[in-house]
Amino acid sequence: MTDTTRIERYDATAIEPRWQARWDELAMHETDLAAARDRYYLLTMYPYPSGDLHIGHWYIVTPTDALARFQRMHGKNVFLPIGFDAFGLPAENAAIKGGFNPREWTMRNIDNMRRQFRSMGAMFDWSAEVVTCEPEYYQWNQWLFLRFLEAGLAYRAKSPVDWCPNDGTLAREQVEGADRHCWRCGAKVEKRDLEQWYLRVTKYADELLDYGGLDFPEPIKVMQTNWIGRSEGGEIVFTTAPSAHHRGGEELRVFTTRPDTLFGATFMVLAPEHPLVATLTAPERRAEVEAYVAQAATRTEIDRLSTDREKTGVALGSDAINPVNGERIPIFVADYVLAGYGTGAIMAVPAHDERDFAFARKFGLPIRRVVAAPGDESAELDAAYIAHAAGEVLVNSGPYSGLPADEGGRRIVAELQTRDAGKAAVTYRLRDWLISRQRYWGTPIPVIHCPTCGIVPVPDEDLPVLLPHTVDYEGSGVNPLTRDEAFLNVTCPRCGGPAKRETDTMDTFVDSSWYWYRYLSPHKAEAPFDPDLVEGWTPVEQYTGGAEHAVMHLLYAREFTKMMRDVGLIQQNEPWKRLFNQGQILGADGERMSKSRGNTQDPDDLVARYGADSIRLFLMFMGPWDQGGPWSPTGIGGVHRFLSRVWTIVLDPHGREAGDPESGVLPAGQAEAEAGAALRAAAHRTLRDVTTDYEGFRFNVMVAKLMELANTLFRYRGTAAAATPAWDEAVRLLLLMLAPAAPHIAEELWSRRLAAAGVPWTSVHAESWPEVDPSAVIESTREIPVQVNGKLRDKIVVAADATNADIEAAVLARDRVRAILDGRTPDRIVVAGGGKLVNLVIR
RNA sequence: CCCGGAGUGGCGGAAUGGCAGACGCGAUCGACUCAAAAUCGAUUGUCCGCAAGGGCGUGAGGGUUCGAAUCCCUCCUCCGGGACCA
Repeated sequence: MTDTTRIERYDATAIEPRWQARWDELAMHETDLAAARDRYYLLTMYPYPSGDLHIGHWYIVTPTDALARFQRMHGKNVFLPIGFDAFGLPAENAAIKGGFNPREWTMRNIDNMRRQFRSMGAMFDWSAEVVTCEPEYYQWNQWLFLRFLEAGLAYRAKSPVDWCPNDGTLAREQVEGADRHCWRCGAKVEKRDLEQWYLRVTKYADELLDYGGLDFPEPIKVMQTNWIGRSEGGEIVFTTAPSAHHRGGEELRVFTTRPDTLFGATFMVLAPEHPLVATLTAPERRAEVEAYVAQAATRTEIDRLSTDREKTGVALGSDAINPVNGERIPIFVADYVLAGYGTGAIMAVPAHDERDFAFARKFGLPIRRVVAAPGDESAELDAAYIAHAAGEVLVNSGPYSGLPADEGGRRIVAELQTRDAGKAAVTYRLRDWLISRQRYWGTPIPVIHCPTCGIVPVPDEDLPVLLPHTVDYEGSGVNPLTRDEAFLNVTCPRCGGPAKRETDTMDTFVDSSWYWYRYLSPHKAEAPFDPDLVEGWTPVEQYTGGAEHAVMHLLYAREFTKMMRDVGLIQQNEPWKRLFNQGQILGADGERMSKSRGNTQDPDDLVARYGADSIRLFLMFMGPWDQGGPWSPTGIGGVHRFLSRVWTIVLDPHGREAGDPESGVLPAGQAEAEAGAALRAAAHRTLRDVTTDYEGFRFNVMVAKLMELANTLFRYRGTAAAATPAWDEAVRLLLLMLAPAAPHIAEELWSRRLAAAGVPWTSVHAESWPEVDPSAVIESTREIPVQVNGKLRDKIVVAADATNADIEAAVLARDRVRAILDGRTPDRIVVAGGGKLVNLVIR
């Protein structure tokens, strides 16, 4: 044991707060937004201030921060802001249940989470922080809303909400149980139609389907595409037939993707909410129809939409006339037709639609086949015939019989169009965005209801419409704004008469649809953002966050960006260039982490025990970032050991391990010069790999590569090689590569090296990312695996510049190979991949 | 039912047409210690074998290829999302 000067142990908790304070002092994380050089906007989804940061927040933020630091070392002017998505239901639920003020509850949580975020040592620019429940932020939600209103992009319409007689409007998660009762009072929840505010996002459906120039994960694009749900077809105008109880002649529009099957329509179905249901109901059927419609209204969505539920419905006692052949077909009301899609009415073609088939079977309605493969026309159908076979033609379709199905469909639509009875049409599943919430804790919608002028926008100069600070729920979930006289009563800005404020607030997805623009000038008083900064810094270069937002938030934000563009506020079409979705950290039980399940992990405890750097590195090391997985702290010790080892390598290069005879001895056959070359090769090869691993978000492999390099250095510790320039170079590279992932220990060891060399301190984080020296990586010999019939049998070592012929000769000269060949000649010798591997083929 | 993702040692995972199991955890043995912790070293897919060596092996089955965890087909399981969208 030659190690007499014992070094201190690696103690993260002693060094991390010190560097965090120093970085703050030097304002190292405040981005100079005015500087035009190499801007790199790295955005991570801002958290909801639920109370405590949990390990899942660290899992999102840690690699994002490493990436920010990596880009900064590449000379980029990196902007990494953070904020809080501070409006929303949990605060209000806590307020109603626990009697807190939602604002105080939220702000307390934010304070705690700020402290926790700081303990991570992330390079967040806190000077850019945004908190959405502050008037400074939400007034611009209001201002943007007014611009959309002027442009006709915001409008008001009736729509149903879940309504509790005691607690008013309920959110989806506030409706509980199969019997649909209120989460607070247990009363039965009903549907109620309210006038509510919408944003006209369906206008952008086609544009949203264009992902040109967007680097998004493929699954996200697929999910958004499905959500938008574009389908092409025709809109066909049926008319109602005269009957004993009414004159008929109303138009009944339907949307179909299969106009080619129009001759197969044997009945029609209206959604229970369809406006013509009452008119078309025959007096003798009224009681039954009304009961059915009422029952449909109370059904849960899930129950109603359940695919395997048996079809139900009621005949109205009226007929419709098929425009293509004048045929009279009966009209039904059934809840398998959705009011919100297409026209809320369908032509039913049981022969070619599964759902119509099931309905027809149940109600004994005719099933008429109109599409068939040639020669197959008369075959009895025992299920709807939907599949598209080559060469199928129309049958039983009057003058169109015999035409190929797709052409027949086009001709039918064209013919109907000449009579104004149909046209080609496109429908989407995407709906306009309902932004009204009947709730206190959100952005007040800035309009006034005047009995004489109607709906009057709040003038810009009267913004913000402030949310009252004190709030009294009076033991109920009903929006307290509706009782707040001071808030409610205003004078009409147009006529000066008494008027009432709108009491609905905005969906919090509005807040999260533009916050990265606000980060650029969070305190700007005269506009939501600075147009120059916005054009200079956005679209955001890279966005990171959870895949659970694949559709809602990510789609809303894209829509919002297009709306802002259309009212002339920005020039870009898309908010972000590149998106990465990390996976989710689950509890040890494999379930979603939640306080109620008791499977959360408090990061504070882990930081106190191992330090932030170990936790950061461990979260990156766990597995691929997009995968997530159940939380288990078992491996943290290994990562912590790695950092301790780096500590020892840097501070005690000449120490040796007691009890290890190999420690301090060069590997057999290696002289000092060869050892130096081996160290340089290892360091530069690691640098080459780690660089591409960072770029490809392969953080787990990156950490593994650094561990390998540390192991190599550790092996040479205490040997003559540890006193060479090659050692110093390898250590330097190791610290630079470690700096983005484990910023504190890298900074500490870097500063100690500078001090030891008598050089003034500069931060490791201000260093440039090093360059690979290709000459260091080149080796003089290489090892080639030898296979016989695809099975590994031997390995040979050849000169690095050996030709294929050299390699073949070397292989055939090997004793082991000759023994296996046993006098035979290989049928083929494959030297693959430029001499990477040899395969001898013997048949 | 539809769409998407994934199945590799005891565990997390690596290898995306070329040496399966990098790196780490755990485990076993050993060093240090009065002892423990910490640290260090060795071994660790599985079966046969004293060994040399060999057989098997990436959810199952088939195919393409000199060569497949990787590509193709059929199927199974798990996770996420959607779900009567005409």
